Amino acid sequence: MAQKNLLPVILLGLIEDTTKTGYDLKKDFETEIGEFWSVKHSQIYLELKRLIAAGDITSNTGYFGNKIEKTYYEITENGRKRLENWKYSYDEQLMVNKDEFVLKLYFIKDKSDPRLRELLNEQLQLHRKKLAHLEERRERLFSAKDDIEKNYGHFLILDHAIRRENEYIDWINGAIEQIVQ
Amino acid sequence: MAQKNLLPVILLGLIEDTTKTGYDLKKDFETEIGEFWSVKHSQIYLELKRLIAAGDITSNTGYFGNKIEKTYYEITENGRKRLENWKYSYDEQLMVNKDEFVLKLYFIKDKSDPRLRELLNEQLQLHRKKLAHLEERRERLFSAKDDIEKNYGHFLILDHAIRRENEYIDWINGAIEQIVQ
DNA sequence: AGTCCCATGTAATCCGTTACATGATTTA
DNA sequence: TAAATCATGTAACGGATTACATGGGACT
Repeated sequence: MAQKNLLPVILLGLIEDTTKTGYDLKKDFETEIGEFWSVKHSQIYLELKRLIAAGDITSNTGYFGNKIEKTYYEITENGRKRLENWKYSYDEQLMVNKDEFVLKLYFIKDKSDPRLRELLNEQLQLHRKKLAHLEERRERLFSAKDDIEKNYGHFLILDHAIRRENEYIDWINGAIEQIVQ
Repeated sequence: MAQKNLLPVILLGLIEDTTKTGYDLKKDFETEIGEFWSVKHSQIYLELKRLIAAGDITSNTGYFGNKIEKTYYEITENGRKRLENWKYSYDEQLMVNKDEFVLKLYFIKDKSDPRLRELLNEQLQLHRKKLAHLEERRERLFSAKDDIEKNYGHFLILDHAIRRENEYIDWINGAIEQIVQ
């Protein structure tokens, strides 16, 4: 495999409890899980076909209530095994998380360049915006303790995303301060 | 372009001040910059050829002191322009940083499963190890204030990496505590 | 003598993005 | 009635990994 192919298990994880359409899966990547993984819909449909071929899911096409034709995908026993296998597998290597802005910073040696401050400010805005968005979601989804218990995994990754953004913001603020001097 | 191709500008950035061999560049990815980008040597050599074709670098093959044949790459004016152009370009979208472990967590719903604690502990060890490694490097490279001034960008990304690892560790510790209860 | 590092490449494969494509339904 | 969203795909291209390949130097 060219890149470590996680999409199949992610898709299996997303339909573990309820059958979903390809479009539903696409939506999942736009909200919750999108914080930690991204894909285009074109790839989702391709992967679903591969999962069928592998016997990890089954499909069911038809009209369900509304008038639009949909295809629902359901996990098989085979698929459950594959998912479970991945869930509790160890991988002793951390992934590199690629960050274009950090790279830019690394190559900008002239601290006094006014464009550097602009770049830092722009990035600060972006991360503040993201943080606000994440906090809004936490508020909406996990205001009650009960909700946290019910969806602990989801809560954890949201919490992590928020902490990460806070770290990023603190870091940039520190950099801006040091530059000003 | 299929994926946002940053490798060319990264390579240009790495040879901006000093000529380097493909192997030198490979080494750069194993140390400093490897925290925020990764590539295989096979891709480096391919990209260097493309950069030559584009007129962004020139190459110089021969024996330099030792008896091993090396090829040194040097940035051209064209390459400098391209690099400078990228450095101060804005991109108003943050990259998703993919994290396999976070995904796993998201899909593990049973908080009482002993394997979950094992996974968390394993991850904790990994990040502690990485943190120790990063701190050791900061100690080695930036113990004097002068060093920070001279390589501010490098210092910043190291600092960021360390903060990020600390965040990760705190987060996992929090999760473990909540699970124990 | 063998292992590790230096040093450079090619080939096959596949993941992931972009672009192309279509048609129905809902909402302003 | 126009725009946005729902819903599902195919095709082209290129970026990234893995595997294959070679040869010399340094160190134990």
